[in-house]
Amino acid sequence: MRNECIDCECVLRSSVELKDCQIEMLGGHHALVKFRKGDSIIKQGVFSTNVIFLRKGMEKVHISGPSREQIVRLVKAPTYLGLPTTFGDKINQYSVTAVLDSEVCFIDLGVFKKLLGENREFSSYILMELCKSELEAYRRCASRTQKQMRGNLADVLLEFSENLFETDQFTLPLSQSDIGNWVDAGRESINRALSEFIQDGIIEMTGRKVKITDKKLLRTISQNG
Amino acid sequence: MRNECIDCECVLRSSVELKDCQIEMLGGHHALVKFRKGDSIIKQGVFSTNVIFLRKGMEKVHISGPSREQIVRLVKAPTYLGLPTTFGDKINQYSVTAVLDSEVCFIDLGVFKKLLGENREFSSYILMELCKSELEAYRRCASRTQKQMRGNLADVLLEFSENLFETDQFTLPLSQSDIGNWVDAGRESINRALSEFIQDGIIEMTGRKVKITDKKLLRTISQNG
DNA sequence: AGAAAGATGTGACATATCTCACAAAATAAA
DNA sequence: TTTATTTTGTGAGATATGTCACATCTTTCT
Repeated sequence: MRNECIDCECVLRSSVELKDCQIEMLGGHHALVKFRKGDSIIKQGVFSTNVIFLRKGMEKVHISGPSREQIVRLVKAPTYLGLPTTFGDKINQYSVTAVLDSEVCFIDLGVFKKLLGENREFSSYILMELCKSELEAYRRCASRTQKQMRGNLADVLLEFSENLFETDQFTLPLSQSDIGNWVDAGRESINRALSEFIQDGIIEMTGRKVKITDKKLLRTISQNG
Repeated sequence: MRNECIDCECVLRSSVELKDCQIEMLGGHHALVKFRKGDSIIKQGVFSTNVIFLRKGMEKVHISGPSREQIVRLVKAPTYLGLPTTFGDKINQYSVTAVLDSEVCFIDLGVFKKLLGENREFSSYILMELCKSELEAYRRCASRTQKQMRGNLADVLLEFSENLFETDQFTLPLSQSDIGNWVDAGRESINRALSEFIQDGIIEMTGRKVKITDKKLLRTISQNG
């Protein structure tokens, strides 16, 4: 099998120096897999001994709540997925589903841990990522509950345009139901709010294609709540 | 200065083997400080180059949200505090305030990082802690939004009795306002719900002293929402 | 002790969202 | 192409909580 890790633009290469022998090791213990939009990549409750590196695509992270499934996060490549599973009981603690066609690399957990132990730079990178996630979760919690729906929806649109797609024009990778789920609102409320945004000239929409036309106002809505 | 680390029941000793020279190093670069209930231990936005190990006590972790301060977590000793600050820009990313009298150990960040690099067992312990926090944050988010107030309040009471104090009788370390803030509810709602719980024979209260008398029912309320 | 600040009870009312109910579109499957 | 299935668009009514307004109580500070 050819060692794809050598060409991989993964975080390992870009921000962390790996020794050749370490790349070699990865090469021998991974599996590159493609997923289509809508496919489940990680399923909560299932036993797993892999870490997953997302090479291409975008995924929603969701966790089963008391009464329904809850989207807690949207991530885009490149990033690692399922780390919290790694260090616990090897049971996936949440689910990850592709919202865009994706390419993913399954890495053997043992190899991953070995790498962590050998490469200090790498382990501190992972540590940092985990810290960021935790903070992000806290911030999101505070926002979602203190703002009302329009503010949260504005946040989502800004998130898409600034972090996820990095353009003012993009195609929503989530249904209105999913967006509602993500921001703790009903589908209908999201729908109505989107209509308002269009009428107020903040965005234009054709199907799921969105164009942000008044980002300033969108920011205001995001802030005041 | 006497090396208190040698007697410290801290996580370093209990779950991770440290070499004598490493304990020595800690001893030379730390400061033990006592805080009284209500004192601020970590203040969001302030520059800091310390990791904090909580030896005794209980703290609330709060973060400034769009419109007000939001409690995101309650922690008890022994644990580390302020890790997310550690690996970022050295600015505290949230605040920590004592809700009970506490004893805390300020550890020099450099020393802490050195330890992380040298002791694989220790760094994997920290990694694990971070993973747990992240998951906990996700779960909490899902719960808080999907359950209604009574369910969340029940959760808080169970959290106190099962994780934080580990008894069915305890004294609430938070005001009703704080509890409300924590579970995303108004102070008044919490007050009314507590009265209901008392009337339904689920708990008894004298001032802030709580005694859980029907834990089974409390669990039911926690679950159904 | 006395004053000031904060914490707790409780009522009445406003309101942002949820929920239910259907119809029209758009996608996916056959 | 036709048939299912999933999304989206809108209305009307129900409701869980928030908000405001006071009246105790407590605790803290001077």
